[in-house]
Amino acid sequence: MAVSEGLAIGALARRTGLAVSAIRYYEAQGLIAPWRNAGGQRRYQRADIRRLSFVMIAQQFGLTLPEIREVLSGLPGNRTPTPQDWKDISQTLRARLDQRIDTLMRLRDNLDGCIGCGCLSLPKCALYNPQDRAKSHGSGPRYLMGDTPDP
Amino acid sequence: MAVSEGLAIGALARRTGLAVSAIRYYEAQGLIAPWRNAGGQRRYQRADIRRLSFVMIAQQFGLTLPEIREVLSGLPGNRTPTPQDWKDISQTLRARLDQRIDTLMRLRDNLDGCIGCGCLSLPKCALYNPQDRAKSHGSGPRYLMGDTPDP
DNA sequence: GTAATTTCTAAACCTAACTTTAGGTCAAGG
DNA sequence: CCTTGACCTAAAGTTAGGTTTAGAAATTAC
Repeated sequence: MAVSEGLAIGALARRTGLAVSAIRYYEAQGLIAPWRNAGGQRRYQRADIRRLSFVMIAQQFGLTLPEIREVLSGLPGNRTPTPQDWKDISQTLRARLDQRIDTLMRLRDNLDGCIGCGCLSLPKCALYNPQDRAKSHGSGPRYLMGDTPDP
Repeated sequence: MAVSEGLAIGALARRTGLAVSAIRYYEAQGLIAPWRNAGGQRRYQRADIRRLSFVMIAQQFGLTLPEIREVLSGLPGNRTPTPQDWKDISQTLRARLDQRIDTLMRLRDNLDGCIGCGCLSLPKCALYNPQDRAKSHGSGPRYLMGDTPDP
């Protein structure tokens, strides 16, 4: 019943809704860094609940784990992040989200006219601008609309 | 040089920008159904260019291949689809897209307040409504926010 | 008619983000 | 003390959406 010995991984899992295996995986990916107790078990700060929550939100926005690690590196390492710290790094998400929404809205505006007309035979169609593709799939096709090596 | 012997797979690949291997893969997934010539090679209709283009657009909207197959099943099987046919099934995409945009905009509107405040400790936070998650990753976590088996 | 392309199939490989499994250790309760 | 449940590591398996490879057969080009 000591007051400050940290959370065990199972407790953190219950608090965040993540699987224990996912939390260990995130550690392997450098997203979270627990310490170990005398017996070698992982122990977490309560601030790590918020950290993992942030990871989950960022994932909803389509960030990859390496990208999230990058964003999280903006947090102060020497102290527990304050609400303002979180607010600051959330600006990065905000910008990405805005861009994604813009892209989707542009796609939507083009959809009706484009599907029905002759331009669907590529590549002049406005839907086929590879520059601002939604990039919603982490993995996927290597050759897609303009990515072909073009010999 | 016959006029109506159909497109070879390489020609279709050049027309659509897809890799030959991707087209074969789509066939395996039931998205396209070529016939075979005397030598056993795949031959495609010119309407299949449009079909594959539709597949590519739908993917940008975040549909999985099974979902796209489902949508395509709304096309007439007995004749070449008309522009109106395409327009009709594009309504399905349109609806999905609208929903996705709504979700993202709601997320955006909640982001600033939510990251900074105390609600990030789940699960009452508005960002954690599993019902209308963006679902932007085809593969990924099986256990995420509300999906836990809850024994 | 022969050489160079294409195409064929089947199976293996790839990435991201995890989960599952196997075999063992730690911690807490009675 | 002993059992039960939580935790440990390492390695293998999973899914989506393809690509790559290998060896053979068909087409096209000259």
